Amino acid sequence: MSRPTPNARDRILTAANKLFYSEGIRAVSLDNIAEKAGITKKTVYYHFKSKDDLVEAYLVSRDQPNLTLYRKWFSEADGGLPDKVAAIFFQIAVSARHPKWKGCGFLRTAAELANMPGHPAMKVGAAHKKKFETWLTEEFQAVDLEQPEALARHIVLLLDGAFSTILVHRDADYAEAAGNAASALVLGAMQKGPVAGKPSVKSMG
Amino acid sequence: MSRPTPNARDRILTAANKLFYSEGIRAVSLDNIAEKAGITKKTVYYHFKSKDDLVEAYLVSRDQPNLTLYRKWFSEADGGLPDKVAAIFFQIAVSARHPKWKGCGFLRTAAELANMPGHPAMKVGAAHKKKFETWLTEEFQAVDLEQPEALARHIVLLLDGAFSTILVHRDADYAEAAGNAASALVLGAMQKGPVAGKPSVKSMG
DNA sequence: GCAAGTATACTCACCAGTGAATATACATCA
DNA sequence: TGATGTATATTCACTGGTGAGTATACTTGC
Repeated sequence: MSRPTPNARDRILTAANKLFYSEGIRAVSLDNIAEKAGITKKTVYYHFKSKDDLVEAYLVSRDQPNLTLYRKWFSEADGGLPDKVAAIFFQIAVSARHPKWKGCGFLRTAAELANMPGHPAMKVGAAHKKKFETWLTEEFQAVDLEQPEALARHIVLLLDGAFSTILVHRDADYAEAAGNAASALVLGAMQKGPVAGKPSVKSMG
Repeated sequence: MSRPTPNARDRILTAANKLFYSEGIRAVSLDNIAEKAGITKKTVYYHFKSKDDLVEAYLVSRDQPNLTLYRKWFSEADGGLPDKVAAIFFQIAVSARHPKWKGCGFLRTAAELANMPGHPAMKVGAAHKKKFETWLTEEFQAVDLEQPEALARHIVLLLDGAFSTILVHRDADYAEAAGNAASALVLGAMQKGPVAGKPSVKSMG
């Protein structure tokens, strides 16, 4: 009911996405965003009640697209479970080699707003990361791995570690190292805990 | 020769440390720092040529202390190599439960300054992380593990992943999960690649 | 005419950095 | 020994600019 407005709100969000991601939260003003969106700051305040509100909307807008991408990389990868997990890391390496890549927007926002734990954007970020972890857990449960939660958590740690170290060193090779570690951990879990009957293949693209 | 000045410079650096770490880089002004140090902003500019310069000095001042701490945690831990590596993670979990803990200052600064890859502080951060990785590599080489560089990199990824995820979720348990993953990887490397004669123990407290 | 949406023009606070002056310490020379 | 010079260290008061957020008025479709 009553689309809030077709055009301006989307343009604001698009501009916010680009600027917040590429420059950071506090480095970007609403004047910058309004200018990039081709409208006035007052219009931004018509659609979003504050900058914090817009920051939250920025992360909300990235939540599903990012998760969808991870799932796609996983499900379209060839090979067994370790390869599918590794595929996520290898695709991140590919992304990270683009010059405009600046790490994970959720992680960077969390780092920048670390002094405001109650900030709405922090909650969105935590929920996003939790969804990813839960999805991985379910994938591991689906093939009857032992301790799927622990394994999923290890993968998550490697993934966020990859985001961070790539950003620090500007070296996408860290993602491949993380992918290797991840597939080793998955393989280890499969050797002791999995269906144990079937060799490895279960899901295929 | 000619100590630059005993008191003021140190007070500035101490104030910068606390404020930059707890609030973030762009969230803190030189007015804030000057006030906390009990001096005038102009005095800050006498000792540091710009805010960027002070940010760099902030990270430089954390470099050795942090590395020393990691080495201490490692060397003072009981048990074999996997336990010593895990000890670093467990100590981070302890630190992270302090209310003032706000993640890794190097990582958070890198995240905030991701749009300025040439910033001097970014170089300091990258060098710091590289030193840690190199040290770990040397520890693994010292006990003749195979592929010590790859293993060290995996540990680094887990460590920085722990810093990031703990900050996002405000849950220090992630450090323990990372420690478990790390010791599993070390153990795996020891089983296939180490001295291979001796069972496992080589370094002991 | 009215309500949603947009714009102009503004407030007030803050920020990085500076100009000019001052205080302190230690030289050097008469 | 005292006068003068010079580098170090510090302050007060300021500038030009930007930031978040707002008061008010215009526009346009229903």
